[in-house]
Amino acid sequence: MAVNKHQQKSEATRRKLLEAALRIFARDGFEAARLEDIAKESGHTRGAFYANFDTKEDLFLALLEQQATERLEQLRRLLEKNDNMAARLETLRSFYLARAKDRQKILLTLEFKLFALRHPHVRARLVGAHRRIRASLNYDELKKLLPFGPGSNNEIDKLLFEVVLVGLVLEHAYDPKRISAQQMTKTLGRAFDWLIPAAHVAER
Amino acid sequence: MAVNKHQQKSEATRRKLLEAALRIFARDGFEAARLEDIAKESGHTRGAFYANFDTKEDLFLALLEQQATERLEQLRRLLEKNDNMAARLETLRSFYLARAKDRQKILLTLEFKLFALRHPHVRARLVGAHRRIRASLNYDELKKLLPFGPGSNNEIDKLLFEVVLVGLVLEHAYDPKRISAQQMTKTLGRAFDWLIPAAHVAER
Amino acid sequence: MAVNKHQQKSEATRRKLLEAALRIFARDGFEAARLEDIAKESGHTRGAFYANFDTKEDLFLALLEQQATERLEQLRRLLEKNDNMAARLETLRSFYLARAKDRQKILLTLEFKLFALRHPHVRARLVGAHRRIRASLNYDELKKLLPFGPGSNNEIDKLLFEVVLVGLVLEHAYDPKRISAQQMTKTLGRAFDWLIPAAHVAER
Amino acid sequence: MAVNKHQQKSEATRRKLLEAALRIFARDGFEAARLEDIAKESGHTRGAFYANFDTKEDLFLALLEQQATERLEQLRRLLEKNDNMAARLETLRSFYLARAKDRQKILLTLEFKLFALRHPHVRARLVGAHRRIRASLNYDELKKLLPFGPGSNNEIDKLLFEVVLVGLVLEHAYDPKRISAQQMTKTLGRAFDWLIPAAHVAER
DNA sequence: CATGAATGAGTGTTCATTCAT
DNA sequence: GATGAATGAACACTCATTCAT
Repeated sequence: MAVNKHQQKSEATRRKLLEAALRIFARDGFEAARLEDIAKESGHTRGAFYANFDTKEDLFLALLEQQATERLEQLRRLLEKNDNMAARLETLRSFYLARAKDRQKILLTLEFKLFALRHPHVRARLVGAHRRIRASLNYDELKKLLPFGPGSNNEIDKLLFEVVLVGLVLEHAYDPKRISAQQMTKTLGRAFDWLIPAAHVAER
Repeated sequence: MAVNKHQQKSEATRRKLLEAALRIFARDGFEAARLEDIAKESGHTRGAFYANFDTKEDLFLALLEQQATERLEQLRRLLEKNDNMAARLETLRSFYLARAKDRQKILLTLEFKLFALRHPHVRARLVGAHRRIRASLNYDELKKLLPFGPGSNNEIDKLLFEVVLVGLVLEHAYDPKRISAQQMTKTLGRAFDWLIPAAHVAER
Repeated sequence: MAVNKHQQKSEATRRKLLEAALRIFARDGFEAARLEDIAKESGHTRGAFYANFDTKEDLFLALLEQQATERLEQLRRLLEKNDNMAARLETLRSFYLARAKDRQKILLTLEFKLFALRHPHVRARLVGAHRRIRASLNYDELKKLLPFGPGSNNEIDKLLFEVVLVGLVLEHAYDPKRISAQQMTKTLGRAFDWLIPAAHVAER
Repeated sequence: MAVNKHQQKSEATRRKLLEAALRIFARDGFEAARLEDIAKESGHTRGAFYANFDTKEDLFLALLEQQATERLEQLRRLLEKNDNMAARLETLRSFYLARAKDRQKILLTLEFKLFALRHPHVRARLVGAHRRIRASLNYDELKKLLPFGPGSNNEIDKLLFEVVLVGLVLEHAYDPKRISAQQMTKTLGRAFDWLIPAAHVAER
């Protein structure tokens, strides 16, 4: 059962490649990102890449899956620490605002979306990936922790959250003079409070 | 006369190239867009492209400038038809909602921003381009037609407009099941009404 | 019979193109020389070029012919001023040494030779050109003015003249520190005096 | 071991590319030489070229360095076999005359010079290359073997050697009727004997 | 598993040449 | 004759991918 040295080593290489890929894809975009750069950034060679992934696209999708999984896991961990809805909403709010600090990951989600939009053959894989993630993370359980039901326009609101977050982070990266980090955080808070009916955020 | 014919022809070619570029850049993104495709889409050859632009990047920036100019011109034309603030706001609202229908142009603005973000040497050109546009269109005059002053957080609000618009259009393009065209329009309206203080939109 | 305005204009254009071609071909070499640059240097456009020449190669050969003709004409004019062999040899010597100053033309002869060497289909044209030149200039008459007979190794000596001249000019252009202009002139004199049997240069 | 195999293979590829480059550059000149042709001639693909050199110019300069090194090495090896000056001069003479047979390499040196003359940014590299070569080959030691001091006009004489050699080879290649191989050899001998003071060539 | 040399298709760009004016 | 927009073939160089080690 014990994982042997070989497997450990391999797993470490894979992780380092994914970390490098996050940085390079976020920095250069999918098309402009060079496997060479990713390999170098990971401290390995292109050969190591091909030992762990089939194609550039494969790496990209593996990264998407990893990122989505990590984020959901992290959020669930945080939410489960709270035993009432108000606390959980506050946690969600903080989580949301804090995400703005991770420009790389935000830009990456944008890259993912553009990529999927432009490569229809990838959508099937994305659907599969999302299904896998939701299953493995008990997504439905997660949803019960928050006041978002499948009905109403809550799904749309979640989209708005995402859209505002990604948009502002992009804008701030593009022109920090137009919107500073502080203004960004403040604006995200405004958007959150607009979207979450006051009643739910009782105490605040 | 002869010169005019030449100029006319040239101008027509340039226009066709820009139209083609809009389609191809929006479809494939800057990096993946092939000059060959743009030329073919325009009904010309790559040579015609190089007679009108210096590089792929040049074409891209010319397109950016053209799009920004056209949009501002169009908006100003519409606003000047109204003689009171309420009517102008209603016009702005319609204009805003209607923009969601032009997926190509919306995706292109996203492409522009990502490109500038990743190519610092382009920013200077963009600043110059924007300055030129604002000057040629009497941008300051335009601003007087709407209740957006340089103070307050109106500038941030305009950003939010843009960000929500682009984000929702992208999302709808990516997964129409998550947000339909109708929902998108409705949501854009909600965002508009949230951001424009009720007082200003008097009668509605 | 009088040449009309049109023809004059045309002839002037052709001349300017040839002058420009001399500079550009000498500067860049045949392959790297751009018709665009030659046209600009001549104060015209590529269109003017194509009105006067068929191809780039054509211009090159026209230039070769012009240069060869001019040089022989000039030499003959100079020699005919002298009525004795010693004076003529001295004239030849000066002429030879002076040629070193015209780097452009020297480098061009090198370019001609390399071109002909590498483009066998051009040789026929070159032979024709040379025949034309010799005929038009009474080359045989010219030869009688100098102590070079068809026999002996005089033909080889003339080659050596040429070879030393071209070689030193090239070397001086390449690295003036290795051989200065003064050294070059002096060395050309040495070579001349070596090749022309002392007896012929009687008085000097 | 594995690494050695890699290195060996790599070295062999590089050598084959240089050999091919010698042929193609000599045949077509730098500008007209196509990487495709060089690759094919070497038995590899363009990719192999780019695995070994950065640019076409790089290959050209590597070739220059290799040729210069090889020639000096070869000459030194020959000279060191002789223990007196007269024998060494005879060796030098033979070496010089023999070089005329290698048209490719001679034409290449011409190509090098023209290239450097026309591409100032290359000179620094050439200077560096020559310094490296002289250092690695104990050039100063080599000079002691021959009666060429840094003073006198011996440096100029060496230049004349070179210039006559290159010039005659070019001329013979261009028009073998004007100067046959035999005449070329004879003329080179004449030039050598002219330039090397009789005193030095004692017995001959 | 990892290396890195080699492959080869792909693409931006150049430039001699053509042609409508 | 001269212009200059357009053509299209050519080519240097890039880079994802393969494969022998």
